[in-house]
Amino acid sequence: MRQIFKMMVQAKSELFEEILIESANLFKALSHPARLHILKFLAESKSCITGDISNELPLGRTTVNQHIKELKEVGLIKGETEGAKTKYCLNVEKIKELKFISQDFFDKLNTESYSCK
Amino acid sequence: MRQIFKMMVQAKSELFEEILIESANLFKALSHPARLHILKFLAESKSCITGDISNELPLGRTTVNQHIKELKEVGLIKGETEGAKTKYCLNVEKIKELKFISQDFFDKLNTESYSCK
DNA sequence: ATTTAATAACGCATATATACGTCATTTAAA
DNA sequence: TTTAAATGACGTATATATGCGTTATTAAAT
Repeated sequence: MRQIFKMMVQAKSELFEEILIESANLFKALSHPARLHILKFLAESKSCITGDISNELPLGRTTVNQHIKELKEVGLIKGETEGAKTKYCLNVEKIKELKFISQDFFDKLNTESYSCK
Repeated sequence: MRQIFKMMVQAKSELFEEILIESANLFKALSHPARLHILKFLAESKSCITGDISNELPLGRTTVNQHIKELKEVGLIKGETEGAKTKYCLNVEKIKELKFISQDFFDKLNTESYSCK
């Protein structure tokens, strides 16, 4: 009789401004060192990487694949199947969008004229 | 006899480069729209805010305090007790550090010479 | 001194993240 | 064509995050 009010206890994230939700999602993709490592590794390679990236990280293969999947879902990397192997790439467009969105947020965090007495 | 190998299943984060761990921690603080909203609100106020910030967000007071606590723990904001109320401020130094670290990471994500064939 | 208002501290329920093992699938190699 | 290697899909255990109610705690107001 009164437990209907207990429905949807969580998932209030969508009550915020769209841009904040999108920004938070991008930052979330960057919130684990493994994912930063993967992005950095792909960037330093300067090209697509075929084969098992998990050798590069101190984590098991399936765990690394899990992180790769998250990066793919948020769009920061692409993964193309090439025969038995998979070719991983940075999604240059999305990386640029990430930089733009994050720069935009940091601009709003302007502390030049901030006075804290 | 063999479950000792099941100890420490998690918490492998500290196996990564220190800078990646620190960066990931900062990004994690930005991984929820409520925390972005709080930071933005404090920045736009251009000064310290005394009183209940939760009016500003579509979340309950205790939940907002939880997010504030996280921002405080990572150092991005400061909270000084002023009598019964609390004065909240951006930690300008830490904000600058965040900008620097994130800029540093994005620089490493240079896609200018990235070739994906 | 007692009440009241503002916060912090604590605890709880649910949701999501982390880490990895196992199995299925897909394709190159033998 | 069978085998082996690479990878994705799925399941599971644990940890952490999210959201909020309830209970201290603290200091201002009466």
